[in-house]
Amino acid sequence: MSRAENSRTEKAPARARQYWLMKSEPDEASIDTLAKEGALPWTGVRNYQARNFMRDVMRIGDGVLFYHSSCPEPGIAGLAEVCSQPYPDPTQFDPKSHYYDAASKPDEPRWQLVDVKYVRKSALIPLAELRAHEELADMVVLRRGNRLSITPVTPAEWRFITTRLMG
DNA sequence: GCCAACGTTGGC
DNA sequence: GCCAACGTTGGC
Repeated sequence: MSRAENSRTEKAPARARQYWLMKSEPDEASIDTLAKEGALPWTGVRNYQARNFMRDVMRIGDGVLFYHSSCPEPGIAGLAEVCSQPYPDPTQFDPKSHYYDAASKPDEPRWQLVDVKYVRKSALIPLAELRAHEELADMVVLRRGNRLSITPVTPAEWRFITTRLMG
């Protein structure tokens, strides 16, 4: 098949890869947990904006900065990748789960998640270092008062972090 | 443990 | 729809 033919018959290209920063408390799931498991369902998100990112915007193959939060050394600990379509978070229906949501009905689940797979661990990039780089001044996660556990990352921010701040 | 900042809830 | 009260996040 010629190059031109091939380009005509290819299905419409998926949208360009997008990038995210996802916070996890290492006590619950660290980059080492992810490395060991290979992939994890991103359970426990109970914020509508973060849910909407997973449910409506994320695509398989999107890049993820894996961030350790609420711990002695907050910062980016490695890279991961979105590896599933969105589906209902099972913990919302489990009365024993910390994330149980009695108001969510199985036929109309309120919380959706994606699976995230391990790519690689990096030397920790501390929050203070992220703040020190002019190139990252507009990162959503660094905005004053930000509490969102999932935030978009621009291609330029991704490139800077993965090529300049990671080995 | 403190506390700023923010999201959610619920009375009105 | 307003908004005060409350709960949570998350760095320090």
